[in-house]
Amino acid sequence: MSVAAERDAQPLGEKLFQQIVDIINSGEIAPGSELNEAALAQRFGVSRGPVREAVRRLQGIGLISREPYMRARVISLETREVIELFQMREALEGMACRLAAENMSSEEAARLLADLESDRNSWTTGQPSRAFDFHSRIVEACGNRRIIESLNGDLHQLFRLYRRKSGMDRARKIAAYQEHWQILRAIINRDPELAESMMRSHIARASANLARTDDAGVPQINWSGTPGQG
Amino acid sequence: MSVAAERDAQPLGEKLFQQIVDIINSGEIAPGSELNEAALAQRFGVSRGPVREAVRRLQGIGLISREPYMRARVISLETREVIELFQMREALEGMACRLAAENMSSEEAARLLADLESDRNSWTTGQPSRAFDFHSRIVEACGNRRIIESLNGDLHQLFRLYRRKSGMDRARKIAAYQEHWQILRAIINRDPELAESMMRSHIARASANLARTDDAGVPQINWSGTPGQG
DNA sequence: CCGATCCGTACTGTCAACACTTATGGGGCG
DNA sequence: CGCCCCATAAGTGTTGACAGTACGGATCGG
Repeated sequence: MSVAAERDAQPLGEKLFQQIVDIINSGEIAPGSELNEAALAQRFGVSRGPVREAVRRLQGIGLISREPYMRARVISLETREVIELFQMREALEGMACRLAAENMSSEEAARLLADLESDRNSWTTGQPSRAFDFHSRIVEACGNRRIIESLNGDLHQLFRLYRRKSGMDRARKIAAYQEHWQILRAIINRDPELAESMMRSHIARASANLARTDDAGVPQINWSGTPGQG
Repeated sequence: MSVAAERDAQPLGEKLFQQIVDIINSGEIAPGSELNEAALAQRFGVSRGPVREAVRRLQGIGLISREPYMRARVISLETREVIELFQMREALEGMACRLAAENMSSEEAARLLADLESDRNSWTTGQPSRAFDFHSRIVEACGNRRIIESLNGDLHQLFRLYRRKSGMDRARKIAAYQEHWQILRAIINRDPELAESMMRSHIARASANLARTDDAGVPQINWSGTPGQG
C-alpha cells in the first residue's frame, strides 16, 4: 500500500545504512572526511532522524568515528586499521569454520563443493559468475547466529570497503581457490581443528597480501569528489 | 556550564544505553519480555529520540531482538544463546590473548601479575576487593582497538547479563585464579600460541560450567516485576 | 605584523507531534 | 461453537523545529 511497502518494507534507517555504506564504498566520501547528517538527509529526501540512526549504526560497526558534538568522520584506511580488522576476522571466522566442520550437513557441504568448482570454472572461462562468496557460506553454516550476524552482517560491510583497495589478482585468486578447497575438505572430513587452522591461515595470508600492496602504495583509488557539499 | 557538563558531558543516548542495560541486568525487565520506548522515555524523563538510539544500540549488540514495527524484546537467556555468545568470546578473547602475549609491555605484565595476586589475597581474606577484571586487562593489552571495543565495550554488557545466572562458586573461583595465572605466565614468556590456547580453554571451561548449572535449572533468578506497566 | 578574544555560523543533540503499521478484541457468518 | 473479518488501540517510524556546542573568521590589543 504505502510507498515503503513497494520496495522492501524495511525502515528507512536500514536502507540508509546500506546506502551510506555504498557511497562510502564508491569513494564519493573519502576516508577521513566528515559526513553531514543534514546533507545526507537532503540527498536521500528524508528527515535527519533516520539518517541519524544509520550514522549511529555506522559508528556501531566502527566504520565511522565520532565524539559528542563533533562531526562524524569516516575512518581512515590506514594499514593498522586493516590489520586490526583482519585479526578480528581471523579469530571469528576461524571459529565459524570450526563450528561449520561440526555442524554443516553433508548435503550442504556437497552443494558448497559443487558451487566452489562451478565458480572456479566460471572465472576460468572468463565469465563473471554470479556472486559466490565462499566465506559467507561457511559462516552461514556455522550455526552460531551471533557470529553469523557479526561476520555476514556488520563486519561484512567493512570488508567490502577494504577490499576496494586491493582487488585480487589472478594468482591470488587461484591460490584462494586452492585454499578454499582444502578448507572445505577439512570440513567434509569433520576435522574442526584443521578446518579452523586452515581458515585462519587463509585469512592471515589475505591480510598479509593486503598489507603488502598497501605498503607498496599501489592502489590509492581516486576518491574524487565532495570537497564541500557539492 | 550546562547541566550536561556537570555529570558526564556524554549524550543522553549513551547514558540511556547504560541505564537500560542496568535495569535489564537488575532483572526488572525479564528476558523475553517487551520494552516500550515511550515508557522508557517517560521513566528517564527524556524524549523518545535518545531512547530510540539507545534501543537501537541494544539491538546492535544483540541484547534485544527487533523487527520493523514489532515490539523490541529482550533476548531470552536460553542455553543456546549463552553457548553462542561464549563461542564468540572464546574466539575473540583467544585472539586478544595471543596479541597481548606479543604486545603487552613487561611493565604492564608485571603490574597485572601483582594485581592478580593482590586480588587473590583479598578474596581469600574475605574482602570484597575493588573491581579487578583480569579479562578486561588482557583485552586492553592486546592493542587491537577493534577487539578491545568489541570485547570490553558492547559484548561486555552481555557477559554481565549472563553472569547473573551462575555466580561463581568458591571452587571455580580458585580454579579460575589458577588458570589466569597460567595464562599470564604464557604471556610473560611471550608464547602467543600457548596464551591463546589457554585462554580459549579457560573460557570454554567457564562456558561448560555455565551450561551445566543452566541445565540443572539451578538459578532462575526471580525476575520480579513489570507484568504490564504497573 | 602577530596573537588573543569575541562573535557568527554550521552542525549536532533533543524534543514534541504526526503518519503508518501491527496486534487485539468483538461481531458476523459458516 | 469455531473461524474469519473488521474496527479499535497501542506502539513504532518519521518529521520539522528548537536548544546547545564546536569551529572559523573578524576585530582589537600588543
